[in-house]
Amino acid sequence: MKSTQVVKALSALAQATRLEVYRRLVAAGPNGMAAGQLSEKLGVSPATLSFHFKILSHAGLIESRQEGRFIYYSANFDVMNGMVDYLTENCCGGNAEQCKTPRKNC
Amino acid sequence: MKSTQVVKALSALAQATRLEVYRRLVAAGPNGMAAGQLSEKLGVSPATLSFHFKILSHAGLIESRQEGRFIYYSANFDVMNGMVDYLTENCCGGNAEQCKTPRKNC
DNA sequence: GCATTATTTTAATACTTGTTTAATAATCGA
DNA sequence: TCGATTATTAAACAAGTATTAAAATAATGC
Repeated sequence: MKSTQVVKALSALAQATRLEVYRRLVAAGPNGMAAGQLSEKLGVSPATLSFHFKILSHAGLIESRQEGRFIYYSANFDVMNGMVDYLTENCCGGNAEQCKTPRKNC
Repeated sequence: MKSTQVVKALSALAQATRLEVYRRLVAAGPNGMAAGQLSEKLGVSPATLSFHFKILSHAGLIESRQEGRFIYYSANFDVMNGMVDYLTENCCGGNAEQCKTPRKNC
């Protein structure tokens, strides 16, 4: 995974509303949730939420599909997993297993 | 871990220079690196780097210690681990183990 | 104490981001 | 096809962010 994509994914999640959106979609599972449903749950206006959906989509963190009038959004784990791998890569010069524990033991 | 702290940590890492700084410190291990050493390696001015160090420190992602005239910075894994846990919490309604694989299987 | 080295702080500036309101697009059911 | 529903887009604006250069602080060694 490229640095620029990691930054994009991190930026996408580095905002209270979007972090909450992402977590709700993670919890919702593969079927995801309709945009309006989430808008109501979070008390965020549809326009604002749409803006945030776009950023999360663009970062590859979520996907969407149309179903009648509704648009369902769902979490895509690939980018998140890649992001975490990127962050812990080359930990302590390459001993990745030690990174799981606090820094002191690294 | 609180949402606000997670957002802070994500924002801190969501910037090309800081992401690179963090990764270098992760790779450097517990001893870390002196500020000036990193400044030179990355070709980033000391003042700019100091600004970024402050943000990473404030997010709890790095620590510093003085050694003579030098200030050494090192990665602290606790916040990063907490951040990852927070992101994957309640995955697919609570089956955390399935979240390790791509969303399709979740 | 004074010059040197290492780093941080301050102030200024250009750039990016999040929200709101209003307008547009697509779908459905009577 | 009309009207209602669901969602996105566009424009405008306030707030936050990254960088630079210059000045300030902190620690060392002569």
